[in-house]
Amino acid sequence: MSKVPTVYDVAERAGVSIATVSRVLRTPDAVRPVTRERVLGAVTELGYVPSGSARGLAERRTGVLGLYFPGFDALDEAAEFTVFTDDDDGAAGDEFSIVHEAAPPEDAGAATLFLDEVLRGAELEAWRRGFVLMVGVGRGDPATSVARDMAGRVDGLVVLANSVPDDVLERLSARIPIVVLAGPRRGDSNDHVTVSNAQGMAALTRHVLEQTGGRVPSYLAGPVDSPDGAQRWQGFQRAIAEAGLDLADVPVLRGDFSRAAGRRIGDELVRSGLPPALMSSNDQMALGVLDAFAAAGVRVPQDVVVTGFDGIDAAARSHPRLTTVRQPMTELGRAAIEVMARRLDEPDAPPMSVRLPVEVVLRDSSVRRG
Amino acid sequence: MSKVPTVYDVAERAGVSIATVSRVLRTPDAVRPVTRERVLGAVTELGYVPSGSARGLAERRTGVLGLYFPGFDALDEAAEFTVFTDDDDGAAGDEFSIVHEAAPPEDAGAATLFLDEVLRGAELEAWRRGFVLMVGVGRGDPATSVARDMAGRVDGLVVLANSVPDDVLERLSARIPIVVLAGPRRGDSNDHVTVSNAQGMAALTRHVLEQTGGRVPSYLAGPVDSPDGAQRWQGFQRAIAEAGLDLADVPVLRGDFSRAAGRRIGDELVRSGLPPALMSSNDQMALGVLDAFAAAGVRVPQDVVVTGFDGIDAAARSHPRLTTVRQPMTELGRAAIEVMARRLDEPDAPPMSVRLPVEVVLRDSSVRRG
DNA sequence: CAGACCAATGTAACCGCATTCATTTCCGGC
DNA sequence: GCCGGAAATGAATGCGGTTACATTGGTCTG
Repeated sequence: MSKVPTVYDVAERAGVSIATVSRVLRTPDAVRPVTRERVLGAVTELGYVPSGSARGLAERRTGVLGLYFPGFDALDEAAEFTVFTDDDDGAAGDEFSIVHEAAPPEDAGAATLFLDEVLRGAELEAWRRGFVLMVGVGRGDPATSVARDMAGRVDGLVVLANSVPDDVLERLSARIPIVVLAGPRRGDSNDHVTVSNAQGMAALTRHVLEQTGGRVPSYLAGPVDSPDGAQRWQGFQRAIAEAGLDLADVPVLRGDFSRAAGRRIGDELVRSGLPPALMSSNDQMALGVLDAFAAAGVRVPQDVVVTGFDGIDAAARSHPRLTTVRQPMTELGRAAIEVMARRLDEPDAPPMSVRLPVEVVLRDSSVRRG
Repeated sequence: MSKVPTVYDVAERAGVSIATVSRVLRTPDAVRPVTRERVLGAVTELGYVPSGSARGLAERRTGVLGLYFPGFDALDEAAEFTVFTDDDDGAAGDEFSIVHEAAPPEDAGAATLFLDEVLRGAELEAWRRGFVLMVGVGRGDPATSVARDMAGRVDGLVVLANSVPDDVLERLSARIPIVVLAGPRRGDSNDHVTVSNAQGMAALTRHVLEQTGGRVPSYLAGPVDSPDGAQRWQGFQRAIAEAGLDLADVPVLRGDFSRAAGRRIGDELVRSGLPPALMSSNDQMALGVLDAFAAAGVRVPQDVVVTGFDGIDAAARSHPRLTTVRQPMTELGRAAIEVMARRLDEPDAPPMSVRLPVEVVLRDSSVRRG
């Protein structure tokens, strides 16, 4: 590691100029096979790896795309561990601990899982297109600084809706293209990737009405400030209206998207009386409702139809299995990168949007048989 | 987006030299408050964001750490979608589809989830230390090229064991520090982060022997070439020997770490006769075994004790809930970054290793009550 | 065989920032 | 009001590549 080799070293060793070395690496056909081999030999011998910084500076592009997410839930302090060198074998200290785990853990990280999938889709697509992905996660206020930090290093930035203040976003988009993920289409000039929240919820609502003979379902809404929640509510609204029902007859409950909230509301419903169907605006709450119903001996879907929204993994494994609308999470990430790629190709094209289709997944919690 | 502002633009606008601009951004205290304000004003007005490439080149460090994983399972071709501009509202095309999902999906991506968690830990720690994280995923042969590609852009690279051929690794480590994750300690000069596989399995084995009154358990091994598998086997071996039992008496079965394999082996055991306990070298297989046992009406843990290893989420939700050894996945990522940070601080320190403790999680599948 | 062209290679000018070293400004003490 | 030293600022250089342009050496053509 004494000295990292540069083009100059390679050039000297191969007896050519640095321009030729550069050509061998970037446009191999432009150089005579003999010379090419000679240069490649020198590259191998020296273990030369081109500096991304220098290349990025010269080319005026980095080949890196950024993905910026709002924070994971802040984790606790780092567990301490001991570092040891390879002589010592580090035998000291606890190697394990034993825990009796009585109750199943509350499942917490739905949002996290969502992001993991998006990330995976983005990574895949980025790779296919020859980009590298840089991930940034915001934490509280310095979010802004992280985003700016990334902005200087990437050719384009994919931002999850609401993870960056609008004004910051605007400034960044003056420097590099921005693709906004999963947010509502705004009047801004950024590109957007969204999902068919409203359409999916409308389709699901029609299905539910069919199952309950057109009786008015209850609706379990999320936080008022959730754009996704708002779109889903719109879809619901539309389907209700189209069915000739009166929206005013719909009991609307409100939760915070958490499983606990669902449980609480489920308990309340058991006490106050069950609707023919309960349509939740996300899976977590629906699962909580199922918890409560199961505990109270309420039969789903016979006594009440229950549906969710999102398509998280746990929904496929609940008892009964939860009917839901699956968001194309991986696809979201992928589409974001694709849109970004187009934007980079054509910087001056008008703002683009992509709306991804959702999948209404009918499962036991909503399907009444024979 | 006509022209991206640079230090020069900022300097001109603020009526100072570029050196001063640079100082304002890097060592604010070195410049008089009045000037500082003037410069910052210009920065804001111009929407200046420093170029990561230029900075990286000048500073000879990028502030980026790389995380290199072996490939996700190759995903299928991209789903197509339509891009529309903001004028048109893209109403055409399917907005959703409806699916009847009869059976619960096979759960596939355990390895993937593992990586997600590691990534999260790494991201967190990287952020705390002021680094940005670049993720790269290898796919098949070009894996090498991705890794090299990253090597030119980062200050240090964390690679998952076996994801990069040894010779490539060696060349890369000549350029930047490498931290090997979750692999066995080799004779190389890289830094390592590992998990107490053997110690965890030994502790778990002692627990099982206790539950079964010292009767010899069966062991369900994984693929022969899995280093983790080997370490776990060693721990098992040791515990058996220490209990005064004869290893030759232990029936050893072999699977491929998949749930299907576990199911197959479970079926076989039902037919051929149950051992007092079955210790699997990973969770997936253990879950498969539970599937088979449940289908056959075998009671766990009364008829047979079953244990896994890894601590995947599904293990906490199985019926009965699976006793296992939890790997500190998030911690692994975090530790890797921490080791990397130390290495960057002290490039010439001797090779470091960290071995993280595991957690033996006792659940219903192994605990026989009064 | 000279002139024209083309392919292969070399030369040198950036790319945008950090930083060293020289220069200027500021301030307190007399 | 002047002087000396510290603080603030500016000029110039290097980081490691890419690439436009110049140069060289051949090959082809008439």
